[in-house]
Amino acid sequence: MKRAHIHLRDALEKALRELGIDAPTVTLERPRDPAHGDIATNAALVNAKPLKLAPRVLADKLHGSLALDASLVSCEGVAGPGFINFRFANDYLQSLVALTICEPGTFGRTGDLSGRRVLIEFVSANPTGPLNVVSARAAAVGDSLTRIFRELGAQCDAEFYVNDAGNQVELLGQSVLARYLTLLGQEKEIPEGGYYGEYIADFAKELAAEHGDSFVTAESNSAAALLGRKAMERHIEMHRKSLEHFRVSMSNWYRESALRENEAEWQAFRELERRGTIFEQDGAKFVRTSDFGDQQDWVVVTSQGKPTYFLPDIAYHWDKFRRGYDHIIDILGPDHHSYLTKMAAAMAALGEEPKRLEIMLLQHINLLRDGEPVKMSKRAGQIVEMDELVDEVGVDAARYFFLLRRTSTPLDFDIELAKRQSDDNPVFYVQYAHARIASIFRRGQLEVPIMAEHLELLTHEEELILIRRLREISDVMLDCAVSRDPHALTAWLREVAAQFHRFYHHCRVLTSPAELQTARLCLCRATQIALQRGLALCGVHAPQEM
RNA sequence: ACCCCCGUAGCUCAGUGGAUAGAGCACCGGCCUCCGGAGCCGGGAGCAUGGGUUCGAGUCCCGUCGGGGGUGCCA
Repeated sequence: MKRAHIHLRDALEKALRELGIDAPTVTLERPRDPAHGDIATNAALVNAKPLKLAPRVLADKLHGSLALDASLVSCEGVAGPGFINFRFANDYLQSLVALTICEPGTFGRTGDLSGRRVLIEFVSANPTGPLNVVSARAAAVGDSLTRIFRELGAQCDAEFYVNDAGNQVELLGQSVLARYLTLLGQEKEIPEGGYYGEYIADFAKELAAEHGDSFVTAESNSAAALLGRKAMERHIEMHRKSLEHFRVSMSNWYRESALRENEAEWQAFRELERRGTIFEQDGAKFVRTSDFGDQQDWVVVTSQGKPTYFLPDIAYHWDKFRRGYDHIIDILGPDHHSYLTKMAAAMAALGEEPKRLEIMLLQHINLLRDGEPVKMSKRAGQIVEMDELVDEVGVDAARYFFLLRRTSTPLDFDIELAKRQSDDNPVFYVQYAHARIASIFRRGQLEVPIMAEHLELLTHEEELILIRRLREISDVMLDCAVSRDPHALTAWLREVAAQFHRFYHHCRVLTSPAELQTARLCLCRATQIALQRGLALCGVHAPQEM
């Protein structure tokens, strides 16, 4: 898909070598202004100094000595301080349409990240209640990133870390037990730090209906432990269903309880101890993270001899390192901001390369209704559930909206806008373009083209601009992968849709002469494939009609 | 006090160290004998601030001001 770039880079390197540069580095960039062509290079500016030439002079020399294949790119000349500009040949652009419709599966594929192993952990909500809208944003971003990495050829796993061990199981159990006993006429308080959500009471009602008073007679602590595990499994199942409905599929559900069964947290502790990074103070065991770049040291074992949450987390991340991933990405909420230096320091203390761990802080979301802040929850305003939002606006709009902003920016999510069936709704604007193409085929009672014919007739400016847009998907995907942020994809989709509408307005399809009609139908088909691909990476459907 | 994120058009936001900083919304004006007007065409203004790095800074570094978030022997 990128042969014009490869050809051009080879030609520039060859020309520079002939001028006496031993190891030329050539960077190709896309000019901001389309009038400057499709590709620009600053090769003359960068290499002018060692050759003791003025940049413009070197640019002219290069310009004169380049051997370019005119069916791919041509040189537009030297501009500005010494940029050399190039333009794609129409032949090349037309060949991209042919490739797209003949082999749709290859569209946008470059294999840029093939062989790379990536792990993305996201959502990882505590199984003590339903998923909220913050998890929903994480789910949308994490899943789209996973899809993008895979599309680029990386082997990418999506992982949910289930905190199904430790203190909270017990607290959850006691909360359920309290609700349950209250239902059966015994006064019982929810413990300090327990869970008050209505879903706890719902669960208690089900227990009472199903099992009567059989948990009343049991010894209180063991009943709480049992109910805690039951409630937790129920929440994990709810999370799984919510995510599945949201079109998110995890490669692994990694359970903390499994980790603890192997005593992995103690293995990690002994390794830290062996490396001399553990010290004791006031009866508690600290890891000396301050030796590895953190601001402070952290407790890993309390004076009661129990591990803090940090120790199993260390063990978990250590396990990720030992599973051999090149990039270990955590998507966390903004409140986990101390986690990066902390965990990176812990990994360094274990002798791992901390740079392999990347922690992305996903900013929070503000729900709005026609511009006014809302609390959506039916449950006393405590939490805003993911399922409520998705039920109201639909999976397509929810997923797309979550990708509209950079992850480092808080997101205003306007529920009414997401539901609106009009062109100011960005997801509708893009889906409409796809449906409109489908309707052209329906209206003309035409088969969707699978063969490229008469593409040399695609010479209208709007046609060529559209093809240029489609071509950009490879660059956009790589940009998303490198920045660990899929938001550029939605911008690209909007551009493709907008350019398709311009093409549609200026270039008649069905009423054109037969050969031109065939060519334009091919372009419509290529656009349709591009929109499908881009929307699929967002986890959004491409409808045939709306 | 310290740490992190963010200050770009009226609003919401894009902008891999490159050329005249871009979109969407909102606002105003055009376009339906025409494949879906859920569309198209046209119209304005802006990099918080002071230094530094260099051929070149919205972008990188330091400071200041302003907004947000974080800093448990909780998870």
